[in-house]
Amino acid sequence: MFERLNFKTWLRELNMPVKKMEAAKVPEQVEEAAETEINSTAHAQYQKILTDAQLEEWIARLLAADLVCLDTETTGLDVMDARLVGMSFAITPYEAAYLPLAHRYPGVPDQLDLDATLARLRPWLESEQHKKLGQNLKYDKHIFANHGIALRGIADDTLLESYVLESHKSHDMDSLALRHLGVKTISYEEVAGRGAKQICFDQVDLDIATRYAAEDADITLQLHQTLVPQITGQAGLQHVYRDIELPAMQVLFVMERNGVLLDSNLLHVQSHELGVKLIELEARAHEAAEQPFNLNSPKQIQEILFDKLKLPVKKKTPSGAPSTDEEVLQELALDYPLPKILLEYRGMAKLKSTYTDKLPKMVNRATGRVHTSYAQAVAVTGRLASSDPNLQNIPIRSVEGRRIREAFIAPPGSCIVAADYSQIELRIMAHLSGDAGLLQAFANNEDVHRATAAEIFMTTPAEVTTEQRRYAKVINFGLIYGMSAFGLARQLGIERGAAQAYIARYFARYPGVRDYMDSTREQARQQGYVETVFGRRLWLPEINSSNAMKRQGAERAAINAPMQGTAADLIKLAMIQVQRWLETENLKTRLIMQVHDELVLEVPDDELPLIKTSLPGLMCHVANLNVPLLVELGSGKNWDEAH
DNA sequence: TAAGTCACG
DNA sequence: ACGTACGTGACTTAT
Repeated sequence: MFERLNFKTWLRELNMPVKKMEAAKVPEQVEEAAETEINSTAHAQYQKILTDAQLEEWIARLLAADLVCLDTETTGLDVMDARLVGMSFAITPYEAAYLPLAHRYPGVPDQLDLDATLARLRPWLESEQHKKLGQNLKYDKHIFANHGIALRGIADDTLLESYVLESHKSHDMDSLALRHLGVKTISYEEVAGRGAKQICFDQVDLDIATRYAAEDADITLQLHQTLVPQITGQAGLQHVYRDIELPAMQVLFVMERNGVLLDSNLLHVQSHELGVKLIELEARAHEAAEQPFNLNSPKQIQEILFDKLKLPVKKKTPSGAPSTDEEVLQELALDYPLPKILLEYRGMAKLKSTYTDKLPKMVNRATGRVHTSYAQAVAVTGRLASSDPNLQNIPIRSVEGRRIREAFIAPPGSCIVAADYSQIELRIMAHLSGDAGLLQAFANNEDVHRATAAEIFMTTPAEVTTEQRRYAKVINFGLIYGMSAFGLARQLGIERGAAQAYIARYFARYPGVRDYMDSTREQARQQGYVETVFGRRLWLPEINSSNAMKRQGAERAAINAPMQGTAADLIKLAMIQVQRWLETENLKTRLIMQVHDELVLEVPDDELPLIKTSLPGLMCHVANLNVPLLVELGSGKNWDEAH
């Protein structure tokens, strides 16, 4: 019997704040689900494992099963610290069991002993042969690692299945269950509460916990049975799922676990220096404004600049207020003193609050290192996303910001190696478009921006001026982003007509690129998605929208996605091969960070020569494109020196 | 919780 | 006529 839920109740729940996790829900799902009949798992058979006899019976089933869905319940979301509270299993749909191990509340029934039970389950958990399925098993693998168990035999993951099929949609289990099964699952908030009143899962009543946890395993199994045939039927998706995403997950686990060493003292010193300068700048700003105000408040800055001082409004924010962003302040700084002070203040405040103050607080007490979290199913293009802390946006473009990188260090006897793909997206554009001129430039290992400038300005590479090269570089980047003449004009600070002329000249010289852009847009319109070289798909629901702005946005995304996405595929393949190589060669070198086109490693001094000679070749040869790939490698005592 | 801003590729 | 380069995460203020 299926339970029909009140739709408004359910809507309210969707609007509840989702704890920041992989795959937040988007409002879009609301409408989609409105047409779906909403069911629940109220009829399913969920068992609680409390006795040795019940455990032995389940272990026998686990050992006999071809595939087991596994899920853990824990004390928290910090993967390096969270401890196991219980785990659930499912082998057949509508049947699942919850094994509570560490619930603690007054009157809690006797549970099986945590350590003894883990010891009993260890052979199965660590067996490569016994296949496991789950939703985001990278998380569960961390939890088991915290208890000294190496979870092996990960065969499938519904998070990655959903991501490969529909990267643009949400992948949290509640959304997946609703979208694919028409089932309204019990949310974590329903079980543990929300906000300040949220309780730890070990406080949750055993019956409620069983209902929730067993359902997770059951639903994940059902999702897998629905999703995996949709992947298996399509060679490209199958390749991306089996040969890229699943193995990449294992590498990400290792990298998150490795963490990176920080020189916290150096950051503290920098924080102090920044703090002193910020106080000076604040005083100068108040003086220039002839009144005190909060320099961190765009609203107050806006009032000072545009109401009180009557400076000209250069542009508006999306909500219609006068913008005070960097571009505006730069322009105003040419004529007035205060904007320049604000710019300096903003730059330093950003460095202090986001980096020098925050990073030392993120050092894990147990390991002494910083462990980021890599989200594998967030970026629609196939890229990773790093958070808590984000190690993919550590400053590098400004000299002051670069100093932050001096705090990313190697321990004594080791060094930091950074290996980055040179011009990766432009090389992919050359490959995808097959444009003869662009391919030629890369085949000859030319400076591609210089070569482009020579073509556009009809001169020889040797005679290209610095300014011409800068223009060409902006144009090349613009092409990757699906730019318009307006965008290019703004970026270069020139007339729109002039920008249009440059674009025309570019396409005249690189006709293959123009044809590729046209056919990509057309392909997106026809089939609703575009693909990377390796068959990853990006869907573009708004490509045929009647809203011109939405449609054009989708067109730009369609142009960009194959290039950004192929680059993401390539570096994931590189990570997989590098990690495999490190393991087979028994090296102590560790992968510690990925920044989209760059891998960062911690390398013992005695392995440095080998890494320097082998790593670039390994990374270059992960795929055979029509352009050569080039990897630039640097090393040093810290991340800054390694560039 | 949203808006504005800014760090990265 | 309208807004305008792709993809992310985090901090701060203000509602």
